[in-house]
Amino acid sequence: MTDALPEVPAAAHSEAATRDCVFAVAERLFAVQGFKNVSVRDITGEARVNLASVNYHFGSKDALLFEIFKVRTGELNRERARMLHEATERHLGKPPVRAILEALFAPPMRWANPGNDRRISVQFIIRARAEGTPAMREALTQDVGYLSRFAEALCAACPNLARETVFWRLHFCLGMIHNNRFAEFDRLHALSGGITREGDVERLLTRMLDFAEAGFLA
Amino acid sequence: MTDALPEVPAAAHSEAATRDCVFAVAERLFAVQGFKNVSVRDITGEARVNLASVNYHFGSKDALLFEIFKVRTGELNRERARMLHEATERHLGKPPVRAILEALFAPPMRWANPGNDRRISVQFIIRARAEGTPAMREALTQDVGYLSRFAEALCAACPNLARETVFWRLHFCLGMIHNNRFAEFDRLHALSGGITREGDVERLLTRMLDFAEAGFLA
DNA sequence: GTCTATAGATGGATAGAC
DNA sequence: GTCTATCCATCTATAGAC
Repeated sequence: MTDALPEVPAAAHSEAATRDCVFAVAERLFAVQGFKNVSVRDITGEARVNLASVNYHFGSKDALLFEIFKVRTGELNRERARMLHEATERHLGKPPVRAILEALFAPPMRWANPGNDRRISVQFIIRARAEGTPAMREALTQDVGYLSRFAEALCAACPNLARETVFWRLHFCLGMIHNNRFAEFDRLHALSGGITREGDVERLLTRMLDFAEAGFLA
Repeated sequence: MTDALPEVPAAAHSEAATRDCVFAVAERLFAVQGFKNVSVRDITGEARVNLASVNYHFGSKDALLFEIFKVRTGELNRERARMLHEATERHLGKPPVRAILEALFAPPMRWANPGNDRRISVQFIIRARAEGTPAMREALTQDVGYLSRFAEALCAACPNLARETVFWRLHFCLGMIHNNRFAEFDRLHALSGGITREGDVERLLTRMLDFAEAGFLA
């Protein structure tokens, strides 16, 4: 750890590479198949690493899950906070509803762009909200901090609305985001006869903002 | 079945009662804990029936799940179709957006009323969409029929909107409904400092209709 | 139809050699 | 730090007595 070793003989993976590979494969399998439908054997098998790697690097299957969850939600919430901060500065402390909602919607939608590495991370996070472990649920309930900044900004931007109303409308907006799962896109595609394309995420983001902004100003 | 038997000697449950009890307990446990987190032993234990009851009455655990799913989605979609039909007649074949959305939103929200037997059924259905078995997923994807009637009605009510736009906005509305899980209500409650109350479902329904109608007419 | 006992399969975790 | 072999728990499903 502290001393640099000259050469690693003939290991298939370096230590970090193994850990990262397990992390990436686990995220993808969990996102696509669900937590309880993926076994440690599935992960290590697809990652071409040893069965014991998960427990060695992460402690347990649940701890691996929680680690992925912490990393991804941390990245996402920092990006949202940064956008909200920028919008606040740009609008001299009083960002309008649409700018606030954009800070909430844009990060996950941009991640979902086809070709983006993080496309699968959004699916992971959405699924984590619905079927996460008890530890993840607890973290979600407590991590109300970053959301409350959005709630306060929205209250300030809508002084004519009751606070209660603002919170409910924020809840509706979160529902719009959480419904962006692969399976729901597929169903919408079938329903619409193929005219809905989720590949153009910037266009979809605009659609979401149009809808949500109008709902907020109702 | 055909002849009325005079007396059932000393069985703890009649045949139908056992089946119904398993059905009800399974629905509740699945809705609250998730499908993979509930074992046949959990169900039969809580229902105070034999371990073999599930396989005897339903064939398998997955078949039990699918049966609950079929019954509940059937009931829900019939109620929605009936309301859409009534709205169509009431408005002489051209129901406005709000009446169409009410036919979509009201049934699950009314079911969710505290004290209603079906309160738990809504949670079951929402969870089924996210983590259902392959059979349920396939049924969902194919059961696009009842939704297409809503889509057509909305297209007719919004002749100025592109069909594509109508489908996306319908997708957003469905997201609003699917986000009404116990866990999300709890989180919103924590976020708002306790001022949001999901107990008043008629008020919540009005809030959802206000938001979604404005979004549709944007 | 009910119930007990058990088969048969799977999964998480770990010991111990290398 | 890696890998194999294995332990032990859990689960679904079923056979067979009553």
